[in-house]
Amino acid sequence: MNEEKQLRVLSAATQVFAAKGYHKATISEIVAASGFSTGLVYSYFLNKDDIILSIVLGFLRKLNGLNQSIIEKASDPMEALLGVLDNFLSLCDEKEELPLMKVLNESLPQVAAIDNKKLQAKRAEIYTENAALLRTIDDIIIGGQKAGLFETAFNPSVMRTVLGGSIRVVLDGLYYSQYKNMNIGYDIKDARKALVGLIEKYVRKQPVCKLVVHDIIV
Amino acid sequence: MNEEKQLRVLSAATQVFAAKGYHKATISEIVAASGFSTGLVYSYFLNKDDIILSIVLGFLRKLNGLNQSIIEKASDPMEALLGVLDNFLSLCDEKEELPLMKVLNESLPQVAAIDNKKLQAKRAEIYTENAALLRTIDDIIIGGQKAGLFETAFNPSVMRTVLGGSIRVVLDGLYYSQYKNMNIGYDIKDARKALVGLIEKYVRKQPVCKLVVHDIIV
Amino acid sequence: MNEEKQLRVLSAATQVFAAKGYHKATISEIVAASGFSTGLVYSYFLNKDDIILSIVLGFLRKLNGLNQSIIEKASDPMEALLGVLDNFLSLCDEKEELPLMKVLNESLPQVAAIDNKKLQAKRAEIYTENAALLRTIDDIIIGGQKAGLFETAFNPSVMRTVLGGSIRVVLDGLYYSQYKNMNIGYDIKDARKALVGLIEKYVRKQPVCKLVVHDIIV
Amino acid sequence: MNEEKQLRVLSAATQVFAAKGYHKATISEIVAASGFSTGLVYSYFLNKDDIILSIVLGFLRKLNGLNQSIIEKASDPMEALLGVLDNFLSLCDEKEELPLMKVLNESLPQVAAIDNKKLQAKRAEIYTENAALLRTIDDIIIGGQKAGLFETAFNPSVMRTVLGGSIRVVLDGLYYSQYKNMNIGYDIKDARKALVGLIEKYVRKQPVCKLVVHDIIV
DNA sequence: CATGAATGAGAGTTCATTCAT
DNA sequence: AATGAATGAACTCTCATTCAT
Repeated sequence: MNEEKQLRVLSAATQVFAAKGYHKATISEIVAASGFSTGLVYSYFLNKDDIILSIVLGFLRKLNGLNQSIIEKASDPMEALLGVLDNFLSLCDEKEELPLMKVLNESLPQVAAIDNKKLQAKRAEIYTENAALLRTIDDIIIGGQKAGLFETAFNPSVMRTVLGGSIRVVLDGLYYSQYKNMNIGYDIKDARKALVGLIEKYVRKQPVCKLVVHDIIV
Repeated sequence: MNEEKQLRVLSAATQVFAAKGYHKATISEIVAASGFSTGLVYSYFLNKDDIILSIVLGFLRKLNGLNQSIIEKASDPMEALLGVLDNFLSLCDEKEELPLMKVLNESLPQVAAIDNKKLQAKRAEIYTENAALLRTIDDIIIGGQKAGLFETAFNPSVMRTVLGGSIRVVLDGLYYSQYKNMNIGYDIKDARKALVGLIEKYVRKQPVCKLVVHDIIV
Repeated sequence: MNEEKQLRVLSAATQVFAAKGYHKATISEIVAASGFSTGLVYSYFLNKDDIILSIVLGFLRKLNGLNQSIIEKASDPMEALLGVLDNFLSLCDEKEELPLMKVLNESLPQVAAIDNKKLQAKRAEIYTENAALLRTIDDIIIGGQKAGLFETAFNPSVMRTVLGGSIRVVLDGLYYSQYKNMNIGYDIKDARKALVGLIEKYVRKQPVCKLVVHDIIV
Repeated sequence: MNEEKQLRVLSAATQVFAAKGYHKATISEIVAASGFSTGLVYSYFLNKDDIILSIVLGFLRKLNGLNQSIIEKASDPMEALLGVLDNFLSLCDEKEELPLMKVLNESLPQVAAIDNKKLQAKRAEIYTENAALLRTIDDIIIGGQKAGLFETAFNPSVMRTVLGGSIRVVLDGLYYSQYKNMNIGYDIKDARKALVGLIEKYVRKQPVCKLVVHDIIV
């Protein structure tokens, strides 16, 4: 078991899965992209499902790891949430990881359908990591609401969905921009500004402004 | 060509695609769900790709049609944007259409990979409709910005992506809630409230409050 | 489900399995021998294991059916045993069935290794039929022993093994003679004579002769 | 070329082949069972076929060697035949050799299919040894017939087949009893008694008993 | 118009065999 | 001499698609 080669296979597979989608991607293509042989790929992974699970699991672990260290440093919910956002955005720095996000988006809904007994443990780990990722954001949001810093008018689950979903789709766009040469009308800087703005304006509780209008009249 | 039967096939296919994903869904399952025979399904559609393209195209046309009439009635950008949101949310009323949204989310990225010559025309129509859908929102946002009603600090493409993406992922959650009995932590009412809030707080330009508050103190 | 075609596949598979052995035989060869296509073969059978199980089960059922009717007619154990022998030997009349015997010999020991859940029921049926086949012979032998007609000096299980094994290996030789043009040194008539002799001399209790001979001398 | 190691590989392979059958047994399993490495196994044997040929050839040579010395000592055909039987039965004493018998039974019919040019010489040797084994028994039987000691009513080839086949299937049962914990209804003692009985009653010419009846009358 | 039996290309996977170390 | 990582040919099986009826 050569871990470096294993990672090379995962990296190649990520590119292929991102470009073609899980089901249209063939083992042959992954093998070709990795530069190894079919047999070697199968010596590292049980089957095609194992490959995608390994990619997803590795990515979720990395995200959770980054979030963990950010949250520990953060002094308040606002800072924590911006830190989580920057963890996601940092994925665009390394060329490798925008495809990872794309694969995650496509694959997570399909993880449930994997019923190979030997992969159940890995599948369960993914659920655990994914639940941890969501809970991280939920906890920050609920903490912010309790501290009177975050908007309390909205259901925190929807807020997390809106925030997480926005990040995902914006990064998805950047994938197409970087890897498919599509003109999406924005770049990484625009993206960051707008997502920080989302937190500032949508998640953060705004001061009451009606009084202001009154003052002006007076 | 019996259009009613064709629609019945598309409806059955939508359910199957939403439940299993495009590639795991088999023609047999669609045929069984439609109640027709394989041959009949193939007399209405060229192949499996044609079916998914037809679903996506029909759905985009429907959305664009709804948006068109809303926009014509709307007196200002704010009203127009809320109208578009409600068009999307109205999809949850008919049991049929939450799966449609799910299929759209999965399929749009894969439309590009369809290279059958006979389907290029349909594919092009999808691009046109999708572009129209995006432009509808873009136009409202840009109009709102020009009118001084909408936030101008953010790139309008990202704003549209954030808004559209939020709607999609929130509806995706509702699909899992309704069709897979998952506990997602919110219902359609929570969803609407939070998405209307997104428009009100994130898209709409807020009056400057900080200075004002300062003035009051003074 | 066209039963005639199913039987044609089984017949083709029997020839291929007999000629090459189960594992060296490929689905392609069976498909080619049957004159059908891969897909059709798989519409009749779950997989390669299902094919061999079906062959074995069908053959065991046929043997048991033949034995059943013989035993009911037989007036004594000797007649019953000769009837069972003739049932086996009748397999040589139809060209089809000598390969069946060959396949049975090779496959029975491997049935235990089939662990596909969907085939467990069929596997269990095979065990039942095989147990019935053995019990048929055991019952005749034990009946004959109790009636004082059969040799009691030997363990009836070994006697059945010797008898059944002799039939099998003799028929195996005839397979090679008929299908592989080998010179085995005997034909079906020699085989029958020797196997009937096996029953007469080995299974049947012989009158005590030694003493008698002694008497004569005296 | 370390002959001891070569034998260790053959011994391991025999166990694996007996337990799984030639085709289901993998080189990996044999390598693991031998305690050596893949490369070393391949330095001793050309390929998988070479291993099975070597096992079969070694076993046939051993049997022929044992038979040779027995026959030289035997004073009459009866004694010779019983000696050959005991050679086979002695295989049960060493734990090693019951599996050898099982492998021989499975493999001999498949030797013909081996077409690797480099193995033709070994294959030919197997044929020679097997022919010698059969001729040994044939010669004893024909000798016994000529000497008026053995039954002449039956074709000697069938007699040899019945005798050899009985020994093989009875030993096969003992393999399952010893290695697979199956209840076969007899043990080695029952087996020997019944097989000696087979020679005594089936192969040996019985004294004419009709006279006896006459004597009694007298 | 309607059927579904039949097709076969192409996918995932295994494992005997090789060869650089 | 000894290793085991690496190879890729060949297998089983699936399922979109066709077409005789």
